[in-house]
Amino acid sequence: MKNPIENLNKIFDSRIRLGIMSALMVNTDVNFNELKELLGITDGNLASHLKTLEESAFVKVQKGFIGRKTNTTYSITKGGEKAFKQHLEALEKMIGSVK
Amino acid sequence: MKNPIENLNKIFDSRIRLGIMSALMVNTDVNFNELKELLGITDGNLASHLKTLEESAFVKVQKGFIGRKTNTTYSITKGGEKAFKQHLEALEKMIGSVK
DNA sequence: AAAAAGCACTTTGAAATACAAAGTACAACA
DNA sequence: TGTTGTACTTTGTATTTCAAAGTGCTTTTT
Repeated sequence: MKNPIENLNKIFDSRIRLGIMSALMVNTDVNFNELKELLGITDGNLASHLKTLEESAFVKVQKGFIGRKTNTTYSITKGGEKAFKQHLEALEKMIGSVK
Repeated sequence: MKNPIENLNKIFDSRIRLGIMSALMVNTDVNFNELKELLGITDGNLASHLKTLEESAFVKVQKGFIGRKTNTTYSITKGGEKAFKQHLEALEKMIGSVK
């Protein structure tokens, strides 16, 4: 048997970062409050996980306005997409070997 | 959109516990040293993750001998199988929504 | 018989991570 | 002017992770 977890990315061990990434894979741009509601976490907690993902260059930020309100949206980077897909493939492999 | 992570089990956030569970799903009995080598971790680390899984009643222990050497094997419980399958389904759903 | 090695842990301690809550900055609105 | 909303940052605590060392028991080696 082979190590079933060696290809998993440590960054995505966190359920919250996993959630952020899937949201951003499905929707090209998601704003801060949408993410916050979707995941049901506090803003501080969300901000810090987003920071981790930004520092890994998996996620990027766009600052703008809706009307006159500030609106910060997040989207996935090329590298983030690649890393996340690899992670999902590793998960699928693991799931496949189990079923 | 729905929260993609709400059905994930916190116990399985850990890559190592994930690895232990998949190993035990595929192989009915796995001994301590096999697990240790498979996952490439120290014995203390493995023991503590196994303890967490035992305390959740997801894994059970059998102590025996191979010849005259002690041999401890681990296997998954009914409850562990159920919980792990639910977790995998939640992962699959998440992956499905992404792909 | 004594020493060394193997197995399966437990304990210890340090580092990293997670998270809530409170605080901050800035613009808009009343 | 004061309050609200957005998007944070800071702070402090709790939890988790993990390696390393230590333990107890047994077998093997010398």
